[in-house]
Amino acid sequence: MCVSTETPRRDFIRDMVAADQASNKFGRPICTRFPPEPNGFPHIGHAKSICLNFGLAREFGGRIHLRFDDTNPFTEDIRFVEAIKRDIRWLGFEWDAEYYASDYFEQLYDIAVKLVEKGKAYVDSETEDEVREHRGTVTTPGTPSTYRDRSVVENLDLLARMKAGEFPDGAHVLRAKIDLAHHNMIMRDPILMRVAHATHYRRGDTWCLYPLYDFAHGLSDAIEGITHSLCTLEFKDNKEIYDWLVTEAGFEKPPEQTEFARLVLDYTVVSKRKLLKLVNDGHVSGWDDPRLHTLSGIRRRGVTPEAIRAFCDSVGIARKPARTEMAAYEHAVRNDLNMRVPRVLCVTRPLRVVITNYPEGEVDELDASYYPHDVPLEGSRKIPFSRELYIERDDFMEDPPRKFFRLAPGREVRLRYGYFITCTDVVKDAAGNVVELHCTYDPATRGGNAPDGRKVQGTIHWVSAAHAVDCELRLYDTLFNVPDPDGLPEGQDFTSVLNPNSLIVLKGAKVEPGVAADPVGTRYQFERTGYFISDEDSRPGALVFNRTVTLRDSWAKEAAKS
RNA sequence: UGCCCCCUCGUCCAAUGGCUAGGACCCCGGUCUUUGGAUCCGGUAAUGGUGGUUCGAAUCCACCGGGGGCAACCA
Repeated sequence: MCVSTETPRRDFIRDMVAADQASNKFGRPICTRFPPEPNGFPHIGHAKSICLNFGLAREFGGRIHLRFDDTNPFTEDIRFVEAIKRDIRWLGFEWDAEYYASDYFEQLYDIAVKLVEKGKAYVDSETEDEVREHRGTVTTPGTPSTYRDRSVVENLDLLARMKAGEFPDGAHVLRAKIDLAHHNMIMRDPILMRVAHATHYRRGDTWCLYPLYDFAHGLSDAIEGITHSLCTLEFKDNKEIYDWLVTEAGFEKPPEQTEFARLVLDYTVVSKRKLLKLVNDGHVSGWDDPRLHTLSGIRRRGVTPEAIRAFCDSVGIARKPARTEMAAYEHAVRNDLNMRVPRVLCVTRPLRVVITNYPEGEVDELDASYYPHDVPLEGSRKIPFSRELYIERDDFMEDPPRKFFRLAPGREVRLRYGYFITCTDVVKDAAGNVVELHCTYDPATRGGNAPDGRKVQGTIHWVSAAHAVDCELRLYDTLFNVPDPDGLPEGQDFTSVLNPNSLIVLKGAKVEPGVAADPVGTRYQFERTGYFISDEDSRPGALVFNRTVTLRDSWAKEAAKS
């Protein structure tokens, strides 16, 4: 359906991979990996990494591994691995192999033994606080633990008993023996393994010696034969321990870690802690709330995977930490939807119109194309026209400003796919509110053209009152009212900048009857209003639509000027 | 405060010591239009600063300034 060729733009990583392939640096096809920890739902930031890693493998004829970095039994859950797999597939990618760091625990243990034997690692029995204290600070060197010079035999014995479960959590840890005065804090004898008597979602209670990130990550890459290990900027300092470990473990042609800037989208938060708070405190309806930029939220909002891929590509890959404007995201969404979804008519805030010269009880079936002339898709339907209609309240003004092209007393406009109508009377209630319009129609303009060649300035959307279906519209806006909810001044909570209008529910909207038969998840453009998707909350006779994104609205800009 | 990374239009990304610093988004005009949509045409707008190397610097070097990361038995 989407006709884009999807040729990603070049970037420094693609250049590097191309060069490595040309020089046959690894002696085999390239291999990348996507290594999520299954402790939360994937979000737009993950999408960038997924597009990069899976895209690279696809473009260079290599392999891509999905590896769950499940080394922390306290936070991980099978439901997250399922969500991650589902969302990767939704994005349009498939992995060549599926791995779990938790399957490498034995191999990692063997490497640990090897390091101990080489005098490159030792068991430390200091408390957590002591370890931290003895690490020093960024300006002062650390001091060696009193256990640092334990014999190899003792270390081996302790390590085996750690694995055997003889010690409680925290009694001992395995540390690399490097340099307590190292200028890179990460290299100050980093902790490699810890004891944790917790139930791991895959290994149950059968294992209690858990590798930490630095120990598990690079070695897992090396075990799998990854060639290019891509991660975000904050792991820059970890590269040194990564290289140290794969070298000490003796891997030939070890993977090369390269860092790139993570995606930061204005007006959004994606940290697990913040997402959790939004969900738990009821600021959003769940992990798939359409205001969230989790992939499940994005999906429910109506955005397509093609749009997300195009967006990620448009953002590019670079080393510069950067923020991306919401406008760039919305552009990608509209650009994709424009070319693929049918147009239908929906009146969001109805105003009743009586066509006084149209016979009562009569119904006219008008032809209406699903697509505009410049979208290369075919299809049309009949829409009913009758004496009583609804139009958009905003499409009528009793005393219109300059450049207002819509309906006003005495003015003539075109009803989309229908007739020209002229407003002859304005009916008000006791309070002076406009409650109904009386108009006349010109039978000669059926279909939207006047045989006498006269033009009208405006075309407005409408539905037949007797035929329209009631529906609920959920109009979404940004969840926050500041671009950088993560960058608030000290002490200000991010929930203080929540946008109170991020969700507006319109109950009495009127949509053309044909859509009632469409399945949940059908996308439309409601003409002149925006792109919508029917939500899973829809029930027969109680349709619900989520607004994916508004249309660009140059009238709103014009109106805002005055 | 030590180490590391980064700094090009408002935003995102290019320019790999050599042509007028290019593209996209946004914005502003205009064209076209049965969506104030889309399309098409045009426009505004940038190399953080100072020195240096060089025939030639956004690119290399130095210093200054600014932004970010690192002191979890998280990843």
